[in-house]
Amino acid sequence: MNGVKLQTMTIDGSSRATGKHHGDLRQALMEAALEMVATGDENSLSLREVARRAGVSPAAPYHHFADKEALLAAVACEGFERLAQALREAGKLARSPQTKLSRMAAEYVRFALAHHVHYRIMVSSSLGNAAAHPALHVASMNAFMSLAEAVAAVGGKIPALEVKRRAAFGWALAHGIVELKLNGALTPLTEDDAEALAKHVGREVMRLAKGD
Amino acid sequence: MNGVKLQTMTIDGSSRATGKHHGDLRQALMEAALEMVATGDENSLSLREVARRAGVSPAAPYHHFADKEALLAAVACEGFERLAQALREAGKLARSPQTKLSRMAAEYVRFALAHHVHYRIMVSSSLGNAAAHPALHVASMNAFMSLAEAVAAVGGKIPALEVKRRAAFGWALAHGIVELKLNGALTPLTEDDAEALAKHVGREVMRLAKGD
DNA sequence: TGTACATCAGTGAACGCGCGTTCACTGATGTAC
DNA sequence: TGTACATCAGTGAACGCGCGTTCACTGATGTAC
Repeated sequence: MNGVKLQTMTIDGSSRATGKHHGDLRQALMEAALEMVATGDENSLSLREVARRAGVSPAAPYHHFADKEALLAAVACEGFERLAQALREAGKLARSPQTKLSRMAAEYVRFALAHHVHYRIMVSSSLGNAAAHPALHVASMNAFMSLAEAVAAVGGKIPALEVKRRAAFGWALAHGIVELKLNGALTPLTEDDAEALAKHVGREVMRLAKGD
Repeated sequence: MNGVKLQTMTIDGSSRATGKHHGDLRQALMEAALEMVATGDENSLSLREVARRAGVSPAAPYHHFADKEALLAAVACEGFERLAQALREAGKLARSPQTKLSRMAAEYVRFALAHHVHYRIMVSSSLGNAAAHPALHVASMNAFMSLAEAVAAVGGKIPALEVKRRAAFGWALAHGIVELKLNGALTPLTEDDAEALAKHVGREVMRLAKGD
């Protein structure tokens, strides 16, 4: 009768929907993909496998995602939202801008290592290709901006461009540590575990932001 | 007649060989792979394509490499040797440990960006898996060690473990910047071109090594 | 120098694989009358 | 309330693809006598 359709049962159990057999298959596909990504099937995230897990035919996803890349972009987008949330959470109660930034940077490393398959999808999906996946671009920018704000609060009176540069370098340091750790390159070099690494990155990013 | 076989014609045109139809196909395969990697075919480096380029059947490479991974490891190994060479070259004439380190770090970034397909193969091949490909492990360690030495020269009197840690973090910063740049993530953030980025990384790695 | 032989780097055809994507279809749904 | 209809999210079969790898083979090579 009204604009609201039936079916679906999204996460919260409320009944909004597009109205079809499965009931929000899109959501189900996302959840299947996120589950695969969480259980660490590395590079085996194929459209067919996602469909399989969601219990539908290989063609079904094409009613919800233009192609595989679109699904991946959605997964990446979700990842950036969770990351931004985690960073906000981590910085919330800090008593000084310094501790806030270093906690956020440390949290970045923790998050990336804990959800490394998801993380790899996030950073490998054409981040620069803003036009192709606007939502993804927005989500990643949001995450970056929360870091940049924390950098600005530490950096004192410096031009906006310098803030961005320092934030970018802080990001790069955290990202680099994560990549090397995930590749196993760090293992022969330091006995640092993930947590020690995270804390250390926190410290260094903070120093980097201070500019001296 | 003598010990020297025929055929082959390696790069320099000299006639050494193993003595078979092709004459050092292994070398030819490596060259084909390196050429592909240089012309930037990204992820299309398949065994079949390498064989095609070398003008042999798909099965031929198996007489020289156990499997695809072995070829990739050899390519990565060659990459690390070139990188180490480039770093040595870059640091050679520096008048101070500081400039030496920052030039090396900058060169790392230049090298990685200039040979990004090769670079990606280098860092993605199971670096931590020392046992699987000893030669690769040695080559990558050599490259790292030349960086670590430069860090030690800058760091003053600090324990070896701390040297390694700082070197690892310097490496991570350079690597992180490279990865973000290659993913296009840096483009919306700074207008730095490759050279500016390299120089900046040089400075920051040097600061990182000084520890203050 | 000539012949018999073992070696082994090549060939080419085939294997099975899983993939992304397309296609004509079907049947449940919600809507208009 | 009941019927006719358009919609469209699903199906399942098929497409072509390129891949890594295996296999029996063949023919040039270098060596032993």
